Amino acid sequence: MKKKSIKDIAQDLGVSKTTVSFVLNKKGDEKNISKKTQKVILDYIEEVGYQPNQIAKSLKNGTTNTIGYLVPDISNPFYAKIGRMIEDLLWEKGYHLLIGSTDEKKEKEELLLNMFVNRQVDGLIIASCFIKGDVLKSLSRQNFPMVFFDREDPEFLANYILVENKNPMKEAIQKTIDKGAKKIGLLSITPDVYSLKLRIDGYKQALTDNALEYDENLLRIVDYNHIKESAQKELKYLIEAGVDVVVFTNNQITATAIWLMNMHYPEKVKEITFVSFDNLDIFDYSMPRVISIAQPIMSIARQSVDILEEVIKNKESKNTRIELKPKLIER
Amino acid sequence: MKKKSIKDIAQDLGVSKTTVSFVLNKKGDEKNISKKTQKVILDYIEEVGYQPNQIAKSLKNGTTNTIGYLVPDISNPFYAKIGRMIEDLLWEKGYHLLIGSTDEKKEKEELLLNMFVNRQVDGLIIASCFIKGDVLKSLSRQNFPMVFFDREDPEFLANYILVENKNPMKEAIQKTIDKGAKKIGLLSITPDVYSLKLRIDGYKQALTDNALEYDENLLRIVDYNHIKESAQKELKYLIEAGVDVVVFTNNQITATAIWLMNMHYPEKVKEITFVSFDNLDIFDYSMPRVISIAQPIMSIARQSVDILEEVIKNKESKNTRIELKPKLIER
DNA sequence: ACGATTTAGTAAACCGATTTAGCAAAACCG
DNA sequence: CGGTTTTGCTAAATCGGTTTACTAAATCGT
Repeated sequence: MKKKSIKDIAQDLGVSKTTVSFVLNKKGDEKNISKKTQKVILDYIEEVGYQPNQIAKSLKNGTTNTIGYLVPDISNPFYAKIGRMIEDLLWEKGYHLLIGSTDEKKEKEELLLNMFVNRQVDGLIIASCFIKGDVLKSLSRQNFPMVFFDREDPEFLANYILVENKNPMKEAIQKTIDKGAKKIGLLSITPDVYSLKLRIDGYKQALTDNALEYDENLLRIVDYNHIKESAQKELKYLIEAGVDVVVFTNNQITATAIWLMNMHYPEKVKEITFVSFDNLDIFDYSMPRVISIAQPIMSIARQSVDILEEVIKNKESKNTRIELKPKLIER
Repeated sequence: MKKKSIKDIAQDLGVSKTTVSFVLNKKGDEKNISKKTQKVILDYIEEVGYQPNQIAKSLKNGTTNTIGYLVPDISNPFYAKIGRMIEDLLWEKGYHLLIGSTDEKKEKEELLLNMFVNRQVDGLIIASCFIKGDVLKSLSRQNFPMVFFDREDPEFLANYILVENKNPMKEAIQKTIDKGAKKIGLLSITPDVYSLKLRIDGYKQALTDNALEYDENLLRIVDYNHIKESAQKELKYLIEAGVDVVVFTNNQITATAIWLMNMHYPEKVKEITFVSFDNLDIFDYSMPRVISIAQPIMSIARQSVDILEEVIKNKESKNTRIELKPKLIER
């Protein structure tokens, strides 16, 4: 017994497709379908367990009630948690989430974007590694509903939900300097991403504000494709250089470094302080001590959904830029 | 300049939709379209940046190249990581992932399942909280391509990718008993899930094997809807009861308990040992010491995808049941 | 009782692709 | 040169819904 379509139902009951469609969409009264016919149809629907084909609906309506969520890695807790909140917020509005992880690769990002667009998603929520790519440019020109979060390209006008980067990073580092830090290193993944660059700027600013020498050898870049090995090498460099504070530009790299410290330098975990952009629960008790900058995950999700909903409704793009304040967690 | 359809292209070039469609699908030669016409069409396609409407394709073909991934919580690292691997594996085969989090709620699970089916997903990968529900039963009757992982219902025949539960749990606990553990408590979320029940059985078995008394007061159930508060209460109970080992049935509850121990009982973290089904990186260095049972995440993802692909291809369901071996990590 | 309105419903076009069946012109064959 | 085959292309049906335009019968108003 294969699945029934509206046509089958109409035939079985000896009415027209139109009538069935009206009743299914609760337009029975409005369209003058008699109560009796309505009941017959509804009962039969119930009996055979009819389920509408959303694909057909989407084709006709031109809307899929699906949103694309494009991030570097959906299994990174930051993106996973925001994704989960977005899922819940959209669920209430009848939307669902199609996901894609870019691995910070431009090529994959563009393939995924095209895939999303081909599937007629109604909108996109994106943490892009390469905002100025052709596909995004072209979508932007067409006023395709999009909201960018976590990362921006200042030369690309769009809807952004961001978190202040430079100052909070500077202030977090200042706390360690106030407590006597003298030699401060930094570990980051690719600084090509503008938001990460701003965080690094905050680091530099903190140093110069305090008349500490900025030694570019203490700014180490980790290879995203081999995080563990690369971080191990760079962390070793910093420790041997005698730093008392290490700064990280995102949670993933901090978590890796905490693990590395405990595995390879357990005797040093008490002497060194970490500063992390992004927060994780484990920072509450892990060693080394971590001063972290917690991003307002819930707000990011909520604002992204709100703005996206707005641009989907009013086809005009407004290029809203919202900058949220992160929270400094000392410890 | 709105998006062009095949019809527009055909009109613009003065050929038929059929011809355009053939060329787009690389059937030009086979269908005797002259090289010249093919080139004209391909060039024009390129020029206007034509993108096919997947929704229309799907409606006609009856296949969406989309798989539904249904889990209790996509932001739980276990499901997030498996999801990510599945995403990558499916990506190579041209499939994409639609996600849904059930929050262990039967009602939400069934709404999501219907949503997935309505959207005509080609298959489902599911960690279900309620396998015997009506929707799954009905899908199973229709031979809908599905693979279940992480959780099973022994009375429900289906494709399962599982991990052995009882014995590994028993053996992990045995290690602590060998080292002198006397009073062993357990913390779990809902034991209605059969796999969790098996883990709990392993716990009971370990006790009886060693002639330790099984005290059901030491088996504490945490409310999934208020994990932190509830875990705090139950953990407190166990600690005050004087346990020297606490066993957990999944990573989420272990992570919560580690945090609670460090926050509320820092003086006890050295005296107590944790046993956790599921592993997390932090267990490598966190206190209390954790003996964990690491699930073979990569294999789970790979097998799920392989089996699903198979059942999608051969519409017959085979009800394969694969049980993988987890790995004990002592520390 | 007769025209106007309301009730109850339907046929057909449409969304954007794929695919079957078929047609006209050109090329081939003996 | 007449018949067959090949080449090059197209009209129309289809997937499963929604929606517009329309009709026939019943009811209403006077």
